Amino acid sequence: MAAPTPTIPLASNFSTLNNNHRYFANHPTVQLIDRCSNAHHLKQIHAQMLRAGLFFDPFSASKLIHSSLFTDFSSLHYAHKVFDQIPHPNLYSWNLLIRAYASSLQPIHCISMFIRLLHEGREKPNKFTYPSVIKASAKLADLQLGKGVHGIVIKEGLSSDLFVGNCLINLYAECRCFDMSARVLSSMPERDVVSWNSIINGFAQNDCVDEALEFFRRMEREGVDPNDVTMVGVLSACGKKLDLTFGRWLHSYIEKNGIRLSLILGNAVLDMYTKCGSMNDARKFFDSMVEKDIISWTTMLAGYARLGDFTAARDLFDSLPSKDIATWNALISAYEQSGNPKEAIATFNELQLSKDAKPDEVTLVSTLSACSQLGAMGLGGWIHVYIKKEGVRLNCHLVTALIDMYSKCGDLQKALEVFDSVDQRDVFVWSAMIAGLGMHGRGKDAVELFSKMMEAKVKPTSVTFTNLLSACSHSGLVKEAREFFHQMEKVYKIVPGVEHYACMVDVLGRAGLLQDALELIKNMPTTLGASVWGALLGACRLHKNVELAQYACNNLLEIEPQNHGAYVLLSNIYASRGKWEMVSELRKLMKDAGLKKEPGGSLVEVNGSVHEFVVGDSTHSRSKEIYFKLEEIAVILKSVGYVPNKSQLLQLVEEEDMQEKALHLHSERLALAFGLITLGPSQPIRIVKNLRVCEDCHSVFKLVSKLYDREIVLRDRHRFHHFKGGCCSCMDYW
DNA sequence: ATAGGGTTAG
Repeated sequence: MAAPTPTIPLASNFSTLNNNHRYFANHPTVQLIDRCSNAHHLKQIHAQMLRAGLFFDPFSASKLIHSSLFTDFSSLHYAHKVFDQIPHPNLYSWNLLIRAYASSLQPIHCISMFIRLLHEGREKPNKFTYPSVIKASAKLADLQLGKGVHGIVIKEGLSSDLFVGNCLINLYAECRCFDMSARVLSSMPERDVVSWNSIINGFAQNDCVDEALEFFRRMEREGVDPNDVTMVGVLSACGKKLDLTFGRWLHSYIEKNGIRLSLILGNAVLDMYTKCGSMNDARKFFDSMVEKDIISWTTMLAGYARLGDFTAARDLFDSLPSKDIATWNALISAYEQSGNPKEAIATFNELQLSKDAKPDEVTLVSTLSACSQLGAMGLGGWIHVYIKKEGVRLNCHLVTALIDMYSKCGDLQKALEVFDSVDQRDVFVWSAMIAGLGMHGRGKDAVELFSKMMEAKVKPTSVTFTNLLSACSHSGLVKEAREFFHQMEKVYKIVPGVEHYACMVDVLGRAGLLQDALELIKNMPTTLGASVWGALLGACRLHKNVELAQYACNNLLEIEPQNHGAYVLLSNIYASRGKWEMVSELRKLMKDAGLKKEPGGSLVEVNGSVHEFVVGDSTHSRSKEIYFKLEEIAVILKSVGYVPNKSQLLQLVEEEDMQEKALHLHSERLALAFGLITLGPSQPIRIVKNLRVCEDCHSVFKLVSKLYDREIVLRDRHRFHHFKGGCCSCMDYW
């Protein structure tokens, strides 16, 4: 027997037919909604409801919205289309859609639906609406918006709602207005475990570790029992504090109090142990975990990699049956951050080949940073193209990484183009650009950019000042540096750290104001850092001041007895004054102390692959041609009257009998020769050297740039040198 | 007449 077909009333009567509610809810089509198991089925019901005019009943329509949003075959897009077909959606339907958008990837749509509700809705938003709207504001980190919503909530008398309050705590934490979070918490008439979790996690995620732990203690004092979510936040804070003792205490606290060990909490315990550096504890716990997921494995992998145990990390990585992008990122970024950029790039290439996962922002940032370290502009530029081609959103992290990559690969112009092309610039973006200008000797421009940054109302950090002062030092801007150094504490409330003092010593020292530099060090309130003495020693080398150099070196070695750089610098200073007997004495001291000079090495990128050379290298496959080229250069240079400057010979030579040949065996010369024979005449030769360039190589590079009509960009440990037409951008001041 | 919040790896 067929079900009776209801008569369809006219739309105009509908809103008044309140007593007919039940009739439509009992409509067989509406009852089918809950038994729906796939999207196709739902679509059929949708069609039937349209045909039967059931959309005119807001309640029936809301059932359809609910099913299209909160089932395992849900689709926001579809639900929104359904919603737009409802003539008069009820508040429940509005709230469902607003909630779904709040937890979606586009929280902005939540806000626009909320605004539509304010204009078109027949009912006012209620206590179910606001938590979602606040959550969306939090996700957008839009404080203005959040405060506006908070205002409405107060006006509507909904601020005492527990859920609203919890969301507000989270909102203010997300916007880093921690005092507001705390104020909301204390003003709430009732608090539950979620309220405490919100504030603890808010602090923990925003690196306010001590505050997070403080609220954990307060929560206990108020007699609220923490749950697994609480412990995740507290463990995360503990991991950031690197406090293993406290971490172990937390672990036993969880066991003693019978807190449910969810997979997430298990992973958090694991993460805490790896962050606190105890792979033994981590391993023991890992082996005891009954349930593990890819996060557990990746956490272990990252733990080994961070401690530099790449064998263990790699073994674990290779044993994983499936890897997602985060797993790859753990390995790539660990390589990159521990000074193994070549391995980072190799892993990135492996990822490309494996097609396991698609690189995301984190992958690209890490790989770009590896390119910066190596000066591998080929790959760096390729990643930039990749970003454009794939439409990867340029966030500030990526922009910073791109600017840094182009700057450190020697293409300042491209770095500036990236900087100019974006409109969102955070303090990292500005600071990276200032650093870029600085290392290329454009100190005046760096200073100018800093004023623009001030106009843009971006608050500088201590890193901004390090970059700025270092820019001044490369360009000899003594007056400006002094000014900034004073301003940073007075105006910007940033106490100068050792690195700022080191920059200032560098600025003064280079300018020949050695006494002022010494004075500054003596008046330093901060605990003595080796870097200030290193900077002074460098200045002494430049100005050939043996006495002060000895003094600086003694102080430096007192702090860092293993600093071989100090020995090398001092020995250079002795050598420049012809004090050869002091040189050999020093070398004996070094040998006794078991110190070996860091070997000089240079990289040059040709057609996307990086070639590495060390002093006197003959391992390269085109070694013969390279030495042939070097001979040619030597002959040409001699013909124009060039005489080698041997004063810094000992900087790079260990064996006395190699001194004769040593000068043109310097790694940067090998790289230069290789560049000359492999790169086209219009391509600049980009070389990255791990130590500072010596005076003799510097003169040779200048001459080669003129005689061979080549542009050479050399990045040494300290800065960039652009050689062109016989001159260098550093104006021989480095 | 249907409802909501907080958490982990890089």
